[in-house]
Amino acid sequence: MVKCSKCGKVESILKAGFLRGNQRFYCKDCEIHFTEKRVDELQNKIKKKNHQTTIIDIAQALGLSNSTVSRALHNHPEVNPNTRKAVVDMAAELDYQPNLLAYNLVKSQSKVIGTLVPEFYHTFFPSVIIGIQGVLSKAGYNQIIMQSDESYANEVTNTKILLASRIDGLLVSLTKETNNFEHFKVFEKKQIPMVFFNRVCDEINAPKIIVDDYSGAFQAVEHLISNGNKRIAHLAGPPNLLLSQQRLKGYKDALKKHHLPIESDLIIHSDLTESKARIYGNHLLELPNPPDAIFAVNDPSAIEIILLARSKGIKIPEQLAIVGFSDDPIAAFIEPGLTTIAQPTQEIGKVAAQTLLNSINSESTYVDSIIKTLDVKLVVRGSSGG
Amino acid sequence: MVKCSKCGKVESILKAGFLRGNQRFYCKDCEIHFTEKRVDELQNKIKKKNHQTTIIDIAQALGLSNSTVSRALHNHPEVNPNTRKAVVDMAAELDYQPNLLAYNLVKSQSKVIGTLVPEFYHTFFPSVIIGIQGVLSKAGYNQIIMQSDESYANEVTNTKILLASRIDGLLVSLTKETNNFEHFKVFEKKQIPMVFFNRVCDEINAPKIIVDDYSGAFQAVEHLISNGNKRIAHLAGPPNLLLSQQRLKGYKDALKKHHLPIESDLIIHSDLTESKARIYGNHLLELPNPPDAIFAVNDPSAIEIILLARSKGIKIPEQLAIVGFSDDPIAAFIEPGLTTIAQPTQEIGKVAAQTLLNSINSESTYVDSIIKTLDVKLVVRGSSGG
DNA sequence: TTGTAGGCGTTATCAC
DNA sequence: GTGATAACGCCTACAA
Repeated sequence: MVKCSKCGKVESILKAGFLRGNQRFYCKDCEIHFTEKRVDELQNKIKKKNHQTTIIDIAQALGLSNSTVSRALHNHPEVNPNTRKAVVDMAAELDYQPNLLAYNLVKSQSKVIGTLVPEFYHTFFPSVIIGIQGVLSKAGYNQIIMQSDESYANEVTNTKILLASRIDGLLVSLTKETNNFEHFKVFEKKQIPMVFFNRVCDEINAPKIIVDDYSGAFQAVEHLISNGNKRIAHLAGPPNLLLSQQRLKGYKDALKKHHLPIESDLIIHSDLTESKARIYGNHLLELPNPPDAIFAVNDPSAIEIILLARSKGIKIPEQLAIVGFSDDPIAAFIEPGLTTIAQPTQEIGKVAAQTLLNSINSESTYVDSIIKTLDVKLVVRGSSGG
Repeated sequence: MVKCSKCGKVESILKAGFLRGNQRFYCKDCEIHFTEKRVDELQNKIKKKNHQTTIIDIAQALGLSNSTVSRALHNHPEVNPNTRKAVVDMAAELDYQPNLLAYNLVKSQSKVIGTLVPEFYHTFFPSVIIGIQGVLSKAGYNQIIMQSDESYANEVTNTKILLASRIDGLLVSLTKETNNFEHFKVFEKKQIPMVFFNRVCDEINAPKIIVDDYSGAFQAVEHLISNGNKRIAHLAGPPNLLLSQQRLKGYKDALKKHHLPIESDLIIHSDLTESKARIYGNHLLELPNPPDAIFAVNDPSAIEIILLARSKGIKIPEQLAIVGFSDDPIAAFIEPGLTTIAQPTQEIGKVAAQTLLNSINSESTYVDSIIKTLDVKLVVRGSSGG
């Protein structure tokens, strides 16, 4: 029934596969390929307003097969240079952009890694993300960034979305209220590599990137002690975070080393936010026998305490010395400057990303739950008496 | 398809409810019940080590067709409640997560929007992104965030990646060196909605979200004038950015209104970075007849000038008044506090995202190149004399 | 060197 | 209500 588009013969026609739903034919006599265009198909194409040009469009335009076009586009060795040139030119002419969705479906990968952070408000996580981005984009990966707004429920939801997006790997820093880790177990089961950073946990078997919280806290407190402070309070973080635990431990050990008593009244667990820091800071300062120094779990809290003390007319550092943790940009600008522990934020991102890429590219299923600890540094400013 | 487990016949089989999520069958001839346990399913799963469970796994486990499973999972009305329950249960048991890659391929959408920003270093863009994220995630969209590091070449590359990722829409803030806009024309051609924000251009026909740069600058300069300053310099932004142009215009018009001369020596184009601000700021302060006030194009630059003046022993605001633009968090903490123009950063993100979603969901191809201008507010602090 | 055909995981359109 | 089967755009043995 089908006639050759050139000679018009019916008997010399062979079927030759499909091209975009159209039957493709080959005329033995004329030695040409052609497709029988279903009318509705054509209309379809016109109807679809934003038609993205595909490999098949290029193939049709050139009378080639889609496989050849695919090969040409991927610098496959065994393809005629002329063919390749024709394909590449036509691709450019038609504004062809490969459809990563389809590509990734076939490859069952996405070249996307998910980054899940608790918040975006302070400068810390954006900075880490810069580090991540640098490493990732160099390796041809994209990043889907999600923030949980410090809510466990959001974290679980985000985790589901990331899973559905078929990310190739996951970088996580936990919410401060995360105590259940089932939503990460799924990644373990599906063998999707994860790396935890900053806010990590013991429950999941994955590499963890942290800074030396213990040492930082120890240095901070020892610095206060060497400046003559004797009643040093600690505004601690949420107890479930390893980071809080380590900083608390460093605090206690520094006191012990210098034979200062550990008073439970002077240790108070906050939640990393400014508002809580204000409340608990106030509590500490209103104590009958108030501390002469406060080591705060992070800079935003420390800064809040500076403001609080200032409003109460308490002199810093004479009446109250303050040390924070993280070297927030504001620490350098507030008056007096905030003594703090500097951590390599971008470096954390870089190391985390690199570690993740390594385990994505490694053949072995074995995950070693190694903990990489980056160094921190005491930065002395006015708030601790210099 | 299902054979009796005893006689092996196919034609005598009836379905007989569900047992522990498995389809139960009844053989009319043998008069026995049985459930189909899938052997090949198990083998299949073992073969691929990190096999993600698919709709077909569920279908096989239950002796259903993939279409039915698909329908059950999507709350399609015409599906037996029992079937649905069985499917949902089995999905949970097998840790099924839909493959968005495949879903999107068939839907030819990605539910991902791309956000392209010049930098991540200052607090501005992260803050905008928080706003974007809120709106987007509420609408079921993900965000791929890319930063160009102020490089035109990176911007072009990122644009290609985003295109290949088949994003449903694009949010852009231009690099300060972007003067050619061909890479955005492709989006126009492919009818992928775009919205520009903050750093926008005239060349592309798309909605633009900006703040009232003109008014902000005008207010800033008028404020300085009302405080008695007479020689007000302007550390301007890169001339190609609309933002710079508008702020410059506001500056000039305020001077004109108050009959102050516009001196070209006092207008100097910088590039928004701290390092250039330091160089050009120094130039201004070393002028034979130096300015008594500086209006800087952004806060980081203004802050740099405060530091510079401080190091030179110049008194702020007595000898030099300074006003910035953007109300960076540091502005409130530096001594003296920086008078600046507050802009609603998160709001910019929200409006941009909402505008983009609107044009994604609108049927019409017509893009109106509307400019939405958000209000700014003068925040007076010590650096301008209060 | 190029083409064929099957598959990646979904949804949609038919049938039954 | 449910089941085949054809898309979606691409890759890749295996053929030719």
